[in-house]
Amino acid sequence: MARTPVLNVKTIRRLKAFPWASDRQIEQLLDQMTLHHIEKRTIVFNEGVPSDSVYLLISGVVKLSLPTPDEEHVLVSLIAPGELFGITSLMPGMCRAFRSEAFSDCWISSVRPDVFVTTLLDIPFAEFSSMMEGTVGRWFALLYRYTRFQSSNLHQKLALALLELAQKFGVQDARGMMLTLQLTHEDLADLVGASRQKVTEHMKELERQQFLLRDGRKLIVRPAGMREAAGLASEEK
Amino acid sequence: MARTPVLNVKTIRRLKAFPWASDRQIEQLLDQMTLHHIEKRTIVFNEGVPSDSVYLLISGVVKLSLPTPDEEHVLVSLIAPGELFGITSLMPGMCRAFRSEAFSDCWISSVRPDVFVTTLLDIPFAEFSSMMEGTVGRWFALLYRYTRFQSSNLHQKLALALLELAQKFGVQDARGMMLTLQLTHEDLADLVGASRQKVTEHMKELERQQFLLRDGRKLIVRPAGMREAAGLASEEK
DNA sequence: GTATTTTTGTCACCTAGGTGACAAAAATAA
DNA sequence: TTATTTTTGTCACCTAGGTGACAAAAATAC
Repeated sequence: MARTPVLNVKTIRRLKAFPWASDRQIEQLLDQMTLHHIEKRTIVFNEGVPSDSVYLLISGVVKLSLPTPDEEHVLVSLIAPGELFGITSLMPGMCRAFRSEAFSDCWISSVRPDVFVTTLLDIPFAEFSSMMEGTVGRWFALLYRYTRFQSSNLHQKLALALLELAQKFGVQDARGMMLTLQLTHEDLADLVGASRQKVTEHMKELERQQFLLRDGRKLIVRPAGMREAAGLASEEK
Repeated sequence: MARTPVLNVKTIRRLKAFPWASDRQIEQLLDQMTLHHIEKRTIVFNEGVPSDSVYLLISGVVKLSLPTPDEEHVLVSLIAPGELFGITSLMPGMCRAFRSEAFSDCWISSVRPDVFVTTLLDIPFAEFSSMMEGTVGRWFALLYRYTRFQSSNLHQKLALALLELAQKFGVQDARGMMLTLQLTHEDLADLVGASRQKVTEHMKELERQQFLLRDGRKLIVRPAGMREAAGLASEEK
């Protein structure tokens, strides 16, 4: 069972890994990849650490998850053989967003992201990764938000959403970040997937807690307090 | 207010749009982009249609949403000036996953994806888009799943998760797709963000409905029925 | 200005799903 | 084999949040 798998163009094709790549490119790439046997339950990488490799799952199942403060964790996705993972390494300076661990015994092949890109694409890594960041970086952030949502209650979701809005649409103000956006409670409800009435209640509550102020029609978010309400404590971004 | 904005390198820099691009590249790109004024509530593109443009929001707010069968809709994200959107067009043959509409009056600049890529990156569009699909395509699918989850109940989430698992880890069987994966109800519960007990209940229910069969320890998913249970009816993928 | 529509605030009530507890059944270890 | 651990099944009960209804307040139209 733990017999080292043979990696050649044929096996890569069978895995449907890089269907667009030429045989030559795959051969070149294989030369630069290193194969690892990972035992069930072993962590491949932890969330928050710098991303320095891209991985290709050869056999087994890898689990991607997001640990939450209170010892819980959200299972984000299960990865099947032939899938590439650890792609935060394709964006400049980005740390791993999720934890990945072997869900069963696995064979995994890894490669440095710059080697991966230059082998398959004939442009400098920096160019590709900036482009990636500029185009899909935000989508990735969105995915991250959704996974976080999974383990939050309405109050936290609302706080999280307001923080994001403040970041995107806020202007600095003596009292905090003022939203340059006219949002009804209905809009907010859609955004967090809740009912309008409950949003109204929780908005009141956030105001009572002084995490949210109002200047006429404008909302002012106090990032520090709002973080607390979102259950982020002293995290970044 | 509806005065046509001036688009030059300076304004692009102010919007922090393509921070990595050179002035020359930006100039070239601007030459090929067309500016549109979009009135509040107007749809920029609908979900499901072929993706033939990338958009840059110049001013205003754009809303991304996912309409659900029962006249509801999930608000996926609000887009701020300087953000690029409509990036499904950067992946080959992909249709728009979400609907986008002007949340306020907007100025939007659009460009053909191939022009966008070749101007900024000096490689053929096809190469870049295959690479994108191979690396971030699945992450995009994941985002799509999470947004769908938002408007589903546990029964539907479970069905959706089982369908995805069948697709990733299933092998064809006379009776349906047999999962080559040993999952406990606990794992499933993590995957859909629910409690183990309720997952047990709903699994029973799916078996009763004959959408899910069991051959000893192995699960067999019947895609047609499972689709129905997931509330997908006759949709693709 | 007044009339009309949209948005907010606040009820009381209801339901999906969380929680704890425990027994039966299966899997695994010894 | 028997002992032990993991997984499943099924309770009864509880809570977060959905729903409908309606009035006050704001915004907008006329």
